[in-house]
Amino acid sequence: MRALIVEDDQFHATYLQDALAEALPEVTEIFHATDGAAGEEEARAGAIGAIVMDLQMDRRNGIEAARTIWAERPQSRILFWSNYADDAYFRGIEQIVPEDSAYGYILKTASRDRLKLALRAVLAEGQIMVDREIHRRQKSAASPRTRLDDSEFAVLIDLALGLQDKLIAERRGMSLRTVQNRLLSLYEKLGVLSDLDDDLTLNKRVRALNRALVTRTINIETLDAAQRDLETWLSGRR
Amino acid sequence: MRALIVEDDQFHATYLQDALAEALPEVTEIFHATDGAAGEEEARAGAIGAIVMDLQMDRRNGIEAARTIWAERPQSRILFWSNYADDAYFRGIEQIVPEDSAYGYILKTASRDRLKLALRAVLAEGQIMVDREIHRRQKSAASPRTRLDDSEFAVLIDLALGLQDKLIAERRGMSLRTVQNRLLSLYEKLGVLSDLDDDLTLNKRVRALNRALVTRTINIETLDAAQRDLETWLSGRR
DNA sequence: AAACACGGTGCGGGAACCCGCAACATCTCT
DNA sequence: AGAGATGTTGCGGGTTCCCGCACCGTGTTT
Repeated sequence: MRALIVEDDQFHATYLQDALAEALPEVTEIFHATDGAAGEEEARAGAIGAIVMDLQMDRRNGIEAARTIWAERPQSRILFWSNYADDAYFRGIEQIVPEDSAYGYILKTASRDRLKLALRAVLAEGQIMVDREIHRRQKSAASPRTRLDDSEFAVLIDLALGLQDKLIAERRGMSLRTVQNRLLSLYEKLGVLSDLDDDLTLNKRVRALNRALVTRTINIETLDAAQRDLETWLSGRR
Repeated sequence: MRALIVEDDQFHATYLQDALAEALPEVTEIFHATDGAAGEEEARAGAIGAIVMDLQMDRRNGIEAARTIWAERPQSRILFWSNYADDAYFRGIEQIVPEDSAYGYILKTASRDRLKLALRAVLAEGQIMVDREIHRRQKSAASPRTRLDDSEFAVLIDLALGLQDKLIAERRGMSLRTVQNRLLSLYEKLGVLSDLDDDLTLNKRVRALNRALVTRTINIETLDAAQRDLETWLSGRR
C-alpha cells in the first residue's frame, strides 16, 4: 500500500510521516508533495489512493487538489489535516466528496493518538471521520436561525465576488427579487445589522462579506476558488 | 539575558528555541507563550526585552500583542516570524513600531542560518532587519501606480468595515467628495475594473474588498483589529 | 375543503453610490 | 511671475441597492 502526504510545512510533514508509519504498517512507500499541484501529479503518477492533505498551501490549495484527484479516481481516500476549523473548508470538502469514497477531517492540534486513529479509520478502513471540533462548529453553529443553507451560501459567494444582483439572478437561475430576498436573510444571519453599538448604518453588501470572513464562513481560499468557477461559467455563457 | 518566544505551533516553537539557543549563547532563560495575550503577560511579568513573535495566533495576534508590549516598554526588541509575506502584516507592524526600538520580520521558510542571523541582529544588536521577500513585495509591489498610500489605505480599511462614504468622511476628516476620489483611486489600484474578461459590471465596493484580500493587501486579522479601532472611535464620538 | 404558512415574484420609491464637470488651492518647475 | 501638475470640494444625474407591499403557487394543518 502506498500513501501520499501533501503538506508544505517541513516539520508537520515529517511528524506526519512518522505517525503514518506507526499507524499503518501496511504502508510500504510514502510519497511527499509540498503543494496541491505537485500532489495531484504524484497521486496520478503513482496511482495512490491513500492521501493525507494539508489545506492551506501556496500554489494550489488542498480542496482544489482533492477535487481533481477525486475526479480522476473517485475511490481515493483522503484525510484532510488542517490548522483551522473554518466552516468554509468543511463546506468546500463536502461539496466535492464523491459517493463511494472515504475522507476525514482532523485538526493539527489533535493528539498524536487521535491522528493515528484517524489515519487508520480513513486510509485503511475507508470510514468517514470528522474532528469533533469541526463537527461541533459546523452543526451547532447551530440554530438554523444562524446557519446558511446552500442557496444562501451560493448567493453569498457571488456577492463576495462582487457580482451585482442581476448577474447573480442569472447565474443562479432566480429572479432578481428572489436574489434580494436571499441577501436579506444573509444580512440577517450574518449579523450585518445587529451592531447594536449604534444607530450607524452600514453598507450592507460589504459588511456581509466582512462578517462572513470574520466568522470564518468563507475564507480567502474560498474567494480564489470561486473566482475561477466564475470565470469558467462566464466563458461558457455567451 | 532573557528571551520570550510567542508561538502557538509546537514544532515551530521547539525549532525556534533550538535556533535561539545556538544563535544567542548569552540568553540564559527562554520563556514561551502560545498566544498573544499570554505573551503580553509573560513579557510584563518577566520584564523581557527580547521577543520572537509569531503573527497568526488564536486568542490575540502578534501585532496586537506587540502593540501593548511596546506601549509598556518601548525599547523592547521584537523579531516577527511568520508564514506569510502579507503586506497587511508589514503595514500593521510599521504603524506600531516605536522610535527607539529594534524589530525584524522574517519568514518561516527562511533557512536556519538566516534565522539565526536575524536573531542576532535584532535581539542582540538592536538592528532593524526585514526579510528580502517582504521588502521586495512591499517596496516593489512596486510602481507607485499600484501601491496604496496611507490615506488610501485608511479609506480602504473603513470601506472594508462596511462604513458608508459619509461616515468615512467624518472619521478621516475629509469631504464626502474626497472620500469618493480616494475610492476611485482604490478601485483603480486594486484592479477592480481591469477584469477584461468581460464587459460585466461589478459592485465596486465589494470587489475592492475582495481584491484587497486576494492580493494580501489586507487580511482577516486586519479586519479584526480595525473593527476594534472603530469601536473605540465610535464610543469617543458622541 | 378552508385556512394557513412559506417562498418566489413584480412594482415602486427612497437612499446610497459612482463619477463627469468645473472651480479652487497648493506646490513645483522654469 | 507664469504655467502646469496635483489634490480638494461642490453639484448634478444616472445607476444600483434595499426593502415594504401585494400577489401568487405549493404544501401543510385543521
